[in-house]
Amino acid sequence: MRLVVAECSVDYAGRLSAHLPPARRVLMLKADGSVLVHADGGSYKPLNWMSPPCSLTVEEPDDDVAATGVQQIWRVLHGKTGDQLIIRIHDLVIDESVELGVDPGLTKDGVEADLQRLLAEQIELLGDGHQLVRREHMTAIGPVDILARDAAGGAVAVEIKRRGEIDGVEQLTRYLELMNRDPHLAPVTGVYAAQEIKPQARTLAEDRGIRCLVLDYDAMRGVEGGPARLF
Amino acid sequence: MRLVVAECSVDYAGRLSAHLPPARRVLMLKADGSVLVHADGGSYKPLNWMSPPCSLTVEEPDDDVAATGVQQIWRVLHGKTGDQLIIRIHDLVIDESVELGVDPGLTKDGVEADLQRLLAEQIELLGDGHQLVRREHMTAIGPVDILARDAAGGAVAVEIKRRGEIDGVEQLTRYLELMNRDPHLAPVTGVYAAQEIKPQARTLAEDRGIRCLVLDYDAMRGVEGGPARLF
DNA sequence: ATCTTAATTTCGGCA
DNA sequence: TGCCGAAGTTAAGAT
Repeated sequence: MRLVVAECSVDYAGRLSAHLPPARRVLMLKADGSVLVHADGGSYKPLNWMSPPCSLTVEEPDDDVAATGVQQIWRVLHGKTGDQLIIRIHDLVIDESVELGVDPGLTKDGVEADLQRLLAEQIELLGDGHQLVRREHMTAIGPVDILARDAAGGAVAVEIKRRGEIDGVEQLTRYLELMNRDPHLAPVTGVYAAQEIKPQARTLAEDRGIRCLVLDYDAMRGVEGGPARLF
Repeated sequence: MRLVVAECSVDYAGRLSAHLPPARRVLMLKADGSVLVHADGGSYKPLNWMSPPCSLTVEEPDDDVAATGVQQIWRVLHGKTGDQLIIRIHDLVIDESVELGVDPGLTKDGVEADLQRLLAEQIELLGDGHQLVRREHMTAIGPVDILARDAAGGAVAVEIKRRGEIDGVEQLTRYLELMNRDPHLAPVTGVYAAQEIKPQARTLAEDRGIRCLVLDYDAMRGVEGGPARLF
């Protein structure tokens, strides 16, 4: 990892073209050749970057360019796609290199997969008498998150999202359309389950006869084990 | 901007929980209070981060924690959502601060808006005899990218994407459904135009009678003006 | 302010 | 390896 602070201008040519006029910025050069150009704001996304695998070559500017104050030209090339990132260095303020080693990586908890597992374990949240058939029930157009049966034995298809927006309703609608053509399953009712359901998504779902179910992840996890771990 | 290289472990608690075991990493602390935790790989996305607005407070560890090698505890709190990022510093390797100032910002060329403009100018790409009615034709549920008429005078609604995936087909389907209820327009045919169309999206579109059109951006830009600008 | 849509999305899983 | 779906997505534009 090499950390650089420099006055620089940046040009990108690849899937699109982009330009950054001269200013003082942070350049992060990672071990895999990738480069990030960061400003002092704008959340985690860099102003510009090059994804790995790529390679950096440093050129001396010709006299004309040097006369405009450019000390070095860094050319970052993505060999596969031909994308290029060109950084013109006007002034190097900081230039530090350090060995980081391989990162042990991130562990997560609380994503859609956890919600799905918990709802499968607590299938009665769908309503009294419901029973789990299986998770990830395969159809021709993809897996339905949960397939269950209600107290009367009718098939229930459940689409789970962390945040319920309109595309999840469309997804479930496609599954229901297909499954309702299968005489072994039909009629299949739909349930849209999420920690939070946006008003527009709820309206569309209920208009299509899909039931909405708001899930309380903390409560569901509480049923499973002890209370949430504190620091 | 403060750039830190440190042996550290990281915990995040917010919309999900996440943990990073101790390792040497880069910490980028931006002027708006946001913090990025980067490793030496993994493209532009940090291992973990806190989005602005947020604030950093530094705590001294109590004796028990200090005995495990923790020198400082950095607590980054997002005031609005309550999200917390906790960084336990085991060893500070580099710690540099620098003033960057406000960035003049990025200018782009080659995004969806450019595709739309070019297709409107080269409307015959839809087929012989096609004529442009207007771009961004408003409907009750939003604007259709391009409205045109074919050689026979029939209405054609075009949805444009840079990359054609399934959600764009859904979007166009909703527009078509609505527009076909309008006796002044009906019958309206649909065209899904993109630089690249994914197989599933193509299958769904053609199943719904929507024509797929792959656009060659470079060729379209070549028709418009000269060749692509070189460095 | 809220919602919708695009993005050089990145990332992980599975066929 | 390619395709598909999720993400603490982020960011820009419209209502």
